[in-house]
Amino acid sequence: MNDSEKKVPSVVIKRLPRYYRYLSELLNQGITRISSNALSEKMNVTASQIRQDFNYFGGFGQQGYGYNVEHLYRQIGDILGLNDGDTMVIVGAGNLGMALASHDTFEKRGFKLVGIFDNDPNIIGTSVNGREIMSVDVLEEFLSNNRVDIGVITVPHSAVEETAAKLVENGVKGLLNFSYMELKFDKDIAVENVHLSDPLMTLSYRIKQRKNGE
Amino acid sequence: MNDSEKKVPSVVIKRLPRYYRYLSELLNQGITRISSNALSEKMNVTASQIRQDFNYFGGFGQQGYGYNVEHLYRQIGDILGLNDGDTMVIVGAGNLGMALASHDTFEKRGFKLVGIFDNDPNIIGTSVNGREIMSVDVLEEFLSNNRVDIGVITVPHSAVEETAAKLVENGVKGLLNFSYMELKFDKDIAVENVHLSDPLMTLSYRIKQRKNGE
DNA sequence: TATATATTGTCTAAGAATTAACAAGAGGTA
DNA sequence: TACCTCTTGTTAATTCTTAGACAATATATA
Repeated sequence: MNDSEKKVPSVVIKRLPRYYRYLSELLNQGITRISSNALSEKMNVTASQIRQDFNYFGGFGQQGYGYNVEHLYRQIGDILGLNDGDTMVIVGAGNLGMALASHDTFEKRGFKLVGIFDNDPNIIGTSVNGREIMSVDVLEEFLSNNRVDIGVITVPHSAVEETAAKLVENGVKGLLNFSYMELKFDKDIAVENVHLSDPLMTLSYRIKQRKNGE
Repeated sequence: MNDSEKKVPSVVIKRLPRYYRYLSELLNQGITRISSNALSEKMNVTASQIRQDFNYFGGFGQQGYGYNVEHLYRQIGDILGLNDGDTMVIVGAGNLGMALASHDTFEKRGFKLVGIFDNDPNIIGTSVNGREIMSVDVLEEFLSNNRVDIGVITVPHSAVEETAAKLVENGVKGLLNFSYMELKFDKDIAVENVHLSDPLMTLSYRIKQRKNGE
C-alpha cells in the first residue's frame, strides 16, 4: 500500500507497456471496469501477477469491484511518464527512420516528434508526414534551441557512436537505438537498444523445435 | 554435457541472438578465441551465465583455452536454425514493410525474402530492393506454389487477423507480427509479436526516474 | 438492513534464474 | 617433462520471480 518504498523490479516495468496496450483496447471497446481475473484471461497471465504488479505502485483497485479501466490506464501512463509530453527527434531518414516517423503509435503514446535529420542531400528538404527533413549539420543547433528528451537513432552502423555522442552532449536524456551495435552510456542517460532481427531469430528457433517434434 | 535432455528455459533462448551478434562482431574483428570472462566484460553479463547458457546445449569450450569464436558462432546459428535457409514473405508494404524489406540484417542472419505483398493498386507492381510488390490477391496462390516458412505481418490493425489466417492456412510455420494487437495460435504455429512503442515507453519510464533523482 | 458474493491487497510458499565456487583438465612454459 | 596458469563444466548457494492462499472489505441483492 506504499508507493516508491520497495524498488520496482525491471521485469515489472517491462510488463507495463503491455498492460497499457490492453487497457487502451478495453477503453476503445467502452469497457469501464475489469477484474484482475478477467484481465488475466485476456492477457494470458495469472491474476496474481497482475495484482502484484499493480501493487508495486500502490494498488489501483477496489475490493469487490475490480479496477476502473480509465483510471488504471491513466495511472500506468503516469508511471511510464507518457503524460509528460516528451519530445523526440529521429536521426537517420532511411527506410526505418521514415517508417518510424510515420508510425502513428508513437504520437498515440504521448511522444511528440519535433525533428527528423539525415545527411543525404537528396532527401534533405523533402517531407515525411508533413515534416521537413533537416540536415544533420544543423542537429546540434536544433538541440540547443529546442528541448528534446529522446533521440531515436536509425543511422547506419558506422555513424551510430558519433550520432549518439552529439545527442547526449546536447541534452537528450534517452536514446532509442536501432543499430545492431549496442550503445552504453553512464547511468544518467537511458538507452534502449532495439534489434529487429532478434525476434526473427527466436522465431526461427521455435519453428525448428516444432519441426523436430518438440 | 548432454544435449536436449534438460529443457532450455526461454530466457536462455532469448539471449542467444545477442550472443550471436557479439560473436559476429568478434569474427569481423578477426578474433579467433575468447574466454567466457572476456566475453562477459564486453557484453556486460556474468561469465557464469555465459558458461551456463552454453552448457544447455552441450558446452562448446575447452578448459584452459576458452571458446573458438567461429565454432561457437556456427553452433549458435545452428541452434537458432539460421542455417536452414528459412524463407519469408512480408505482407503489408507500407513504410514499415518497406523498411524491413530493405533491411539487410535479415539476409545477413540467413533469412531469405521471397515475396512482398500489398493491397494498394498504386504500389502493386513497383519495386523495393529489386523485388516487385505483388497483390495480396495472389498471396494464397503464391504460398501454395512456394515453400514459405515465415510470414511477416505489417498490415494495418484491422487486417491482421485475416492476413494471419491466410498465412497459417497455407503452410507458414511462424509469424512475426508488428501490429499492436497480439496474435495467438495453437502451439504448432510459432508467433513473435513485436511492439515498437514498448521500448519507447520503458525508455520514458527510465527518463522519468532519472528526473526524479533515482 | 442483513447477507451473500466478488475481488482486492498482501503474506507465504514454491519455483526459476542467477551468481558463486571449485574440481578437473587443457595449454603454455621453463 | 613437470609445473604452473588458465578456463571450462558443473554443483551449490543465493537471489529473484511467480503462483497460491486468504483475510479484509467493498458491492450487489433480497
